[in-house]
Amino acid sequence: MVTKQLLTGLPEDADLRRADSLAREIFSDVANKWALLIIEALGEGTLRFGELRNEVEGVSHKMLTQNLRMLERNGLVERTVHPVVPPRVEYTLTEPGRALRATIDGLCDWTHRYLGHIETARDRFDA
Amino acid sequence: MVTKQLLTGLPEDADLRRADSLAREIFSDVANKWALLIIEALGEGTLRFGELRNEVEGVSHKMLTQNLRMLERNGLVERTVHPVVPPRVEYTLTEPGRALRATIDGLCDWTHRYLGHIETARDRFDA
DNA sequence: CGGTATCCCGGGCGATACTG
DNA sequence: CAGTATCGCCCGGGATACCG
Repeated sequence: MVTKQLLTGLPEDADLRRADSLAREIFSDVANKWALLIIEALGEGTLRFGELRNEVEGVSHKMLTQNLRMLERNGLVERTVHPVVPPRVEYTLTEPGRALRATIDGLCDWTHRYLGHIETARDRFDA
Repeated sequence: MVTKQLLTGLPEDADLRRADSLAREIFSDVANKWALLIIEALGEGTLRFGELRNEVEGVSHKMLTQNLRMLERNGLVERTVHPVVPPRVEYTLTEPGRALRATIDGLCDWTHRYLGHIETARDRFDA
């Protein structure tokens, strides 16, 4: 107990705790419906804001910008502005973003594979 | 256009749209912070409600029950009640749940691998 | 100990309007 | 076309209290 308290004060532990809280923060950012759908929509290509708005069904203007800023801040998407009128802004995944997309693909595969299981489980539960 | 409208009316298409909306629904259920953390906490083992509460840091009583019900409904966790006093309720992942956990592990790996990238990206962005 | 119900506040999110 | 700002509603979710 006392030992633990002492250890807690050491720099290494402080770093570990900081890394953990950062990991949780990133996890919270990324583990949300819109972020995942946006990343999945971007895929390997490049999309404009409006195109993205069409691809990600049901997303509002606000949520789209908000999540795009967040993804940009975390370095998962790159935002390039073409200085023309009307404005042309394109979004594309960075390397970390593409790596994340690979794991999300796994999630999508899982969803489709177990669609049947889940539907019957629901029917059973709702009865 | 007209053709598309006609096709839209065909049973196959109706099924496809139903499957899609179901997939999106499942995606919304699963792509949320607490659900993912709970599944990750369960891992290969079996945990009681209280243990789960301790494992998943920061989760409230309400969110835990709510998400456990949702996961149970979708057939991802199994809930076994031991008829004793005080009550003993245990949760464990089903096979679909374990499959999902495998993909979440990928997400966790990703988080830790790119922790550094992300931190520097943030610093750059915030400047 | 685990679950359900109730209350209530803060913030998420949609809608709208305005700039460049 | 893309972004920002403002307003307002609704509901997510925390706190609390009470059952089995």
